Amino acid sequence: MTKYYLTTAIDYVNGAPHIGHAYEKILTDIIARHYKKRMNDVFFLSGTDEHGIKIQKTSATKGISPKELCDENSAKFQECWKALDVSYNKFIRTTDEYHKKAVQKIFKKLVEKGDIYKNSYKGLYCQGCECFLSEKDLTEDGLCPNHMKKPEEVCEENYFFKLTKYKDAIIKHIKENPDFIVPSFRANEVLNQLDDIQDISVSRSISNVTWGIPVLDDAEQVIYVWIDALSNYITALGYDTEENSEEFNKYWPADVHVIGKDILKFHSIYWPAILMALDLPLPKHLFAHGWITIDEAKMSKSLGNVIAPQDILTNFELQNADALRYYMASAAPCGKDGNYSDDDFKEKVNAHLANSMGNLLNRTLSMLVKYFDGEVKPEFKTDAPILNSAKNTVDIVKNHFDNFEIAEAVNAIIQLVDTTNKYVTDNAPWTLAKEEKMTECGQVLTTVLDIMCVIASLIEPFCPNIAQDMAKQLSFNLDTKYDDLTTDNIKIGKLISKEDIHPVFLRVDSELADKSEKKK
RNA sequence: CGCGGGGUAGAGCAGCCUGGUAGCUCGUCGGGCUCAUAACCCGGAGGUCGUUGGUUCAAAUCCAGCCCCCGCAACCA
Repeated sequence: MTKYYLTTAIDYVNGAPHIGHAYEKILTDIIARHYKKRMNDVFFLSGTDEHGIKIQKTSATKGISPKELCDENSAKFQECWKALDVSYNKFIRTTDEYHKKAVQKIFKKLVEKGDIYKNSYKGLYCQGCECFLSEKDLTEDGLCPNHMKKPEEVCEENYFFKLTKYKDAIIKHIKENPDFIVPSFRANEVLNQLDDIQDISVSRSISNVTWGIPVLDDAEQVIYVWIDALSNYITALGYDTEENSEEFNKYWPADVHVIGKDILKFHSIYWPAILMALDLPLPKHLFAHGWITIDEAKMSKSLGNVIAPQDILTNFELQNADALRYYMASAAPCGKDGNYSDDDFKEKVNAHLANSMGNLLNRTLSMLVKYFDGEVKPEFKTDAPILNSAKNTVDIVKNHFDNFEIAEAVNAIIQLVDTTNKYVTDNAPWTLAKEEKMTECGQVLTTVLDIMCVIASLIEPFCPNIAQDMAKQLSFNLDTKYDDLTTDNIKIGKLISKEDIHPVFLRVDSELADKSEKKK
């Protein structure tokens, strides 16, 4: 019995999803679909983070209730993930009743344990921002940089979590588990941040924030984001401080939390500390991905270069998200930033999906029909050396996934495609046919088709629709697990007839690109 | 000395940890092939690997200094 539990970060629903949110969901979905081909039981969690002052403020501006705003925006995220074929098993909202109840119990347990204590917090409060600012945040004149007003010194009673109590244990864990934080170069950053860590405030006074989960037995305080949001990873599985659900026992600890590099600190320091306080095991890996820039510039609301994922699909008139998923997956090496540009998207997707991979299948099937009426004969099966390359590629891809090297994995697949294209040209089955070396010709074609099945299987996590289409034309069962995957996949007999051969991915047309240019 | 990332062919990147003929994708030029989605295959051109110095038989790779770019600290994954 093997299981794999993975999560995305939960997105804050103060706006609509953009390509940065999408990047993370696509990466995680690809990882999930990959492990579904290796494990018996994969559980993939995503969701939305819905409490806090910003939601409260935005909803007030719009004249609707916070819950209405959350419902509206959370729906947008879910619709977007559907359009991108993100196949999560569960979608948690932090406003879900079961989550709120569980969070309250977690909070209470930590209070009883003595890991959460009440203390007064003295700080500089900006009325404009409706939050506390640190000295560092202020301008030289001691003003709030947003509102250019002097913040007032306010004393507030809050609950604090004893983060410092777990500091040494966390440092130890990071040092003893070099693959806990991926990529590893981020581990040093975290260790630096751990140096001057303080206990963290885990509640807010309702005089400042009302949109949050109330602290049990204290009507004056709501639970702040740390315990509310981070706990989603366990509450979604039915975690309860008294009696755990079957799902929780089965899936926890998580195999990986996929997160953005900006929230690594919370996941590598705060979250492990909370788990330690709850006497729960820590997640096996934290995969901190980089950011997607747009035409080399950082995406931001103020720059106005925020791109919605669906806009890319619409602009290029794409039937499904496969091309975008492919592009996103190959956009950046493990953990680094990647860039999106319309030109690059078009270029890469055309070259790899249409010209290399799609065309390879197309040309091979066409020849099989042309020379053999689509029939594979028993004597066409061989043990050509190139079949070993295909088998090796499976191991290479698996290995990359184990290290969360998604772009590297996709490159390995395309490399196999290129090698196979070269194999076709080198062996020139059309020449063999002319020379009436029909068995040899059939052997070359069958070898390629057997490899195409492997390629379809490997590309499926990235491009599920294209892979389905490939598998259909190859009469190959895509559900085959990687451990059961061989290089003898094509069945003997009639495989396909002419009218069933069609391109699995059409080139993104340059005219369409011009169209999208005009839309701007 | 705030923290972090980076400067390698026209563009985008890998290689750096574990020194030893500089590699990939796209583009470009020339050729081949004709099975295929104007696609596929081969070859060429194009780089003093930011800069200065050091260690070494040998440095893109290790060490030190300097220059430049970009993120974070402020909406924002």
